[in-house]
Amino acid sequence: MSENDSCIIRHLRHYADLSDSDEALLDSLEREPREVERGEALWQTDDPAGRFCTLSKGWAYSFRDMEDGSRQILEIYLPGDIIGLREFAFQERLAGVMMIDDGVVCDFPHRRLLEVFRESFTLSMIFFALSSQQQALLTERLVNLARRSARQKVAHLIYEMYLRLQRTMPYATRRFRLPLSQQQLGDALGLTSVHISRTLSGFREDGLLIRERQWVELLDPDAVASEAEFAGRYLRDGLGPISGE
Amino acid sequence: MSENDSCIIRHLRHYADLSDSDEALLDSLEREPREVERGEALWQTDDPAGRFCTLSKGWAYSFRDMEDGSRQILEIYLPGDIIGLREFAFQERLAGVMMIDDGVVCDFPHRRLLEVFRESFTLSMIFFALSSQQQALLTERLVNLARRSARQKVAHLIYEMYLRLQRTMPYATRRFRLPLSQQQLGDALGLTSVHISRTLSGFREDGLLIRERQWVELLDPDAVASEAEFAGRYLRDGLGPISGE
DNA sequence: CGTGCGGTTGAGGAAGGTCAATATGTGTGG
DNA sequence: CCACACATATTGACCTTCCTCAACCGCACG
Repeated sequence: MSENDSCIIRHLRHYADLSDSDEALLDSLEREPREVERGEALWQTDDPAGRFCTLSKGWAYSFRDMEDGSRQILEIYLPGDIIGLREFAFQERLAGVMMIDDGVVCDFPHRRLLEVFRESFTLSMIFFALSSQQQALLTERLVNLARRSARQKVAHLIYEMYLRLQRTMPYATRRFRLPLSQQQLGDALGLTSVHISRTLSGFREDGLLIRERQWVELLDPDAVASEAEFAGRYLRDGLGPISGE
Repeated sequence: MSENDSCIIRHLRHYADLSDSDEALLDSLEREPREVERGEALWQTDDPAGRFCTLSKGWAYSFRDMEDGSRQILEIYLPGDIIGLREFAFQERLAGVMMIDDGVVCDFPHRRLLEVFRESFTLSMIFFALSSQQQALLTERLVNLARRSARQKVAHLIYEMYLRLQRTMPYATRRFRLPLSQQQLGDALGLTSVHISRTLSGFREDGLLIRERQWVELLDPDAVASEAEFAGRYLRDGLGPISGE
């Protein structure tokens, strides 16, 4: 309602109408904001898992380190995202989470989510919907990693970030900040940083996009989308059942 | 309680104690069992999505067909699994689902899940936990596809199926039926059927496992697990929050 | 003004794909 | 019980994509 609504309330409001008590419940999830620094780990694999985290400022990613020393980035989180839903059913973290930028997070224990389930039918559904949406994101990532060429992988990741940023930022432009190193892009896509470099050079030569420092400029967004065979269904969260009630 | 409990009740009961009314609710999800044939599609990508499906008999898989004609298998479902949780937040199917064997499924509309949310706190949590578990499965699959060699991918899939079967079947043995063709194994792992064939031959030569027809025999399960760098955390669903309440 | 991290470029190599020919079944109808 | 058709698996030769290793550049920061 007011200007200073929390990030998560703004985020969830577009799924369904929230009652005042719903908003109060959500507000209680963000009681203790905590500043975190770029490069700081929120937790590591195998840490005990008993809390979630809302990301109210900054970027983060979850990852798994492999035996051979390589790292797989699983998910990239933007402000408004809830981190750690994955581990609700587990005792230990299945992946680490690291801040990409300086930011602000709010922890809340699993117990608090149970209260939400107990007290708000609407929020129960929204959280369930969020979880199923994260499944959809993971699914798309899986397809991207398993079936596409390096060019397609890179184009897909960049275009997905472009769309996701448009949802949260009012008027995102074709030029946006993507604070991931080429090493990190490689870690997310199962490619080496060397190959990321070559691929980005290729895109520049082909007039598709320009990558400079931490910035991306899409010269031809449609061409990027088609290069990636991008099908954005998985980002269009209809949430029919709730609005349809 | 009784012998003829539905598959899903048996499946969910090991997450938490279910009250009689919980069981009645669950029972209502399996009101209309339907026989389906091997090779039959439960639905296709882009079909309207408004229902879930419990698989009470047979195997199934979800998949995405790519523009180049290849197919990515996303998830393999065993009896007791719920199919379609992924699309709760969406209007359309994000993936098709196909029966591997003849089997029996029970459809129920999203609406019915909302009733569950409204009426049972315990079941709300269990369903949320199921969703987060499916996320964990997907995550593991993603890591498998992005970071591992062909040998590791195949070993990992086979070992995962071995463990998952042990959970449902009372005493699964080292020899079990895996009703997937080499083509389908390839579709699941992002490999060609040709390479699956070579990889399986390699395993046989190395004395790790024997694949014959639809059967797998693990000659040395530990060696298979270690070849796959298998870390089974993601299958050990502690579900602390619920039992801890 | 070094020092170090992130990015670029080149040469050579390995994992897995493609294409195609050849088994090996498996099921069906005669 | 056999014959044929069709799906599934095996094997070989060759090719493409991406990796590895290594040198080098350049900007940022102390």
